[in-house]
Amino acid sequence: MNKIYEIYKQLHANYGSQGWWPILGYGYHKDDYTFPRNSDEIFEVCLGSILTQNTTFTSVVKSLENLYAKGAINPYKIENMDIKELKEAIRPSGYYNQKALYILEFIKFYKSLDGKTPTREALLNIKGIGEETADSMLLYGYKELEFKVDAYTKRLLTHLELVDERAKYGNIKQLMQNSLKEVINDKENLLRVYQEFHALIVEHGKKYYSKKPYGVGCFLAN
DNA sequence: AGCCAGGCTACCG
DNA sequence: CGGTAGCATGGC
Repeated sequence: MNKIYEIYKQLHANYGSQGWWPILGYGYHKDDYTFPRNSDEIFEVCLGSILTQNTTFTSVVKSLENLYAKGAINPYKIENMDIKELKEAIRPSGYYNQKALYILEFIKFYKSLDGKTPTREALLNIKGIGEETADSMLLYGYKELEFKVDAYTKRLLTHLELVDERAKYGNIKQLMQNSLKEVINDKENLLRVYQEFHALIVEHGKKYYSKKPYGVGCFLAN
């Protein structure tokens, strides 16, 4: 038992399973870790990972539904779509000019994969895909053991004085992964905890780490 | 009305 | 390197 795992246990005890990543038609799927179940759903997770950059997932759902209505949760459909139509479809989730280009860049790469799992390094070479988006795709889309770190994660760990202010993405990711690997041995359980933990941090972060001063009322301070 | 959202790139010193 | 403006809509 270490502090990181204790935080996980407390968050899970308080909020329960979150069931990330939500899939169109199913939404959140608590305690069902079979998702994504096919390449269409994997692609949907990748799209969502780009679209959710600095926005709320409710906005992302609107964009995804717009695409779905056009039968366009599909790489070939999207790349053959008029780019203005693509931008209009993803408009609800903001930064639509940038994100449209990011999606097209990703699709070029995605097709070259031919169904295989991308490497993290290759994802990071795509314009518009940074560390968090790459880990999002790998963890929730491809079921790889890549912990996803976001702004809430850093705020939380900083507030609990488990990391330094100037800790970088990779530092925090390693802390999370090393701590969890210490106490969980089999890959399936580890994957579930990676997926749930990040979701739980977001749930907790929305409550206590959205506005300054961060951490007021946070029950993890012990 | 203003701040924040499940970030990333480009550019600056 | 680290720091920051710009990107944009939607919700509260």
